[in-house]
Amino acid sequence: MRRVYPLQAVQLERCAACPVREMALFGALDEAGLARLRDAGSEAAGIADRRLSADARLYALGERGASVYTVREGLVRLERVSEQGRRCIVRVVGRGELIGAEALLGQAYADEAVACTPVAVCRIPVALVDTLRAQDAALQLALMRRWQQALDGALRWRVDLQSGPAAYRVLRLLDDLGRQAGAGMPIWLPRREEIADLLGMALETASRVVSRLRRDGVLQVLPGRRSARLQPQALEQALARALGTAERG
Amino acid sequence: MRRVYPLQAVQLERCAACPVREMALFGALDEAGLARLRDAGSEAAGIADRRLSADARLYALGERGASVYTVREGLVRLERVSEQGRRCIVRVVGRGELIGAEALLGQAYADEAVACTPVAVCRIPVALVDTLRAQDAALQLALMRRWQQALDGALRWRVDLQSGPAAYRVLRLLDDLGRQAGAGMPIWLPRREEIADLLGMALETASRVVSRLRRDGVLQVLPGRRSARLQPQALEQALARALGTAERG
DNA sequence: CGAGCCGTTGAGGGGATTCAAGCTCAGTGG
DNA sequence: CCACTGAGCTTGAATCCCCTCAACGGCTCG
Repeated sequence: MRRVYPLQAVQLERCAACPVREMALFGALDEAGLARLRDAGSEAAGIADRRLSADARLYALGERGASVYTVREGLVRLERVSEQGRRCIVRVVGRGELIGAEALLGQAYADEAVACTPVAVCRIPVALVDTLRAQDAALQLALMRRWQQALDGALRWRVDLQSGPAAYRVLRLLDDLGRQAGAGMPIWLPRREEIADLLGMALETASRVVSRLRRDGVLQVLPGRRSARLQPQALEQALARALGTAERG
Repeated sequence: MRRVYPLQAVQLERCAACPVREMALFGALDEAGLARLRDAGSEAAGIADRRLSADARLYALGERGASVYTVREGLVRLERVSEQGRRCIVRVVGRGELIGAEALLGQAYADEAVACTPVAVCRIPVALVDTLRAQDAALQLALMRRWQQALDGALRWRVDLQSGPAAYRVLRLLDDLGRQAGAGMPIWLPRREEIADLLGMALETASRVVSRLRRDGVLQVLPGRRSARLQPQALEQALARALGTAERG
């Protein structure tokens, strides 16, 4: 029969055994750090698993949250609305990434976080991070690293996915999604409207491009339409072609 | 006759009197913090003013620098090159902003920093920031705030300036530059090629749009071609017009 | 005064958007 | 079990905005 632990000890045990601990925020904590996590007492109980189904919202733009989140499983997209009223998906984050960090500064969330696929996140109270941050330099460093990672990711995304011909951009997106999913694994296939908001193009354009890629064997839509299988070499060829025509200019 | 201070004391005096101290990184330091800045000793001497003329490079992409920079005067642009080989200006930063923060993590600079106008920056050694960071929670917080500011700025830039009709984007850019310069002040007027790289359009398109704005009285190019005067109400009208046509869709 | 950079303007073509039907498919209720 | 329904997807046709190519003009500087 299993021994019954107090709530925070159970959570500590879970954190120590977390499959994404290496990549996640508290991965920076060594044994001593984890001990401090335990000593943080009742606050540690604030760490919670949370599961979302696809299209469910994790937090809303403007919401004054008291938590940050580490993605444990699945993909989460961050959306904003431009001044012209157009929806933009500014990032898609996966396993191990930290979102909602603006809450650490007492700021409202700067964008809308929505699950792309079924998602599991780890909800971490700001107060807990603050406590540990004061004591643990490694956590401090890890936080800075996350922030830089987010900034760099956002800029790379913008530079590579927001310019060039439509076909090229879609291919780059698929390539990214493929890398995120792991070689050979089915990828998350966004709705056409989502692709459009991701890449800054019209819904119909996204549809045309995807249809053509399917005909060319780059892509194979799986039942349910929300996932697909990629043909790596066909994708690479198509990318080279698209880049070739783009480079002419 | 002025008294002669040891080098670091001179710098400390300068920092305490810095006109951008409130906005800049060390603005977070209180008197005790500034005292610690002095105690950091010889390292404090590492803080240095640096002046650049327009188009001079502050640091290069891939360079392993040991400093971060606070912009004291002028505008600095951060450039990257997309996979297709196209140059992209990902941010334009002004007075009080911190750049090159990736150096704090031991990483190479992630982009190219180039002066848009004559520029004055404050060069701060990473070692100094590390030392003070360990002792001063306020500085720590200020750093996090900078990072978040950079992330948010980059995303807002992308969302508002990278989509919509060309005319609309140029107007938004001018509006931004006008705000940065202050009402009534002449703005930095980028070269046409720079506008193109900033907004993701062709050089000729940028030229056409600017020419038309000049004819419409939104913009008045000043001698030297590198600065201009804005007509706020004409700009606002033009923005409303452009947004009106954009909203149809 | 010629060279060269930068900006302007025109003509032509092409890729993307828009508008407008159909179509597919999963889920629902009879 | 199956028609029904509606959301999402596809496709066509027309249009338009922007890109490309190209030539020219103005200004600065050697």
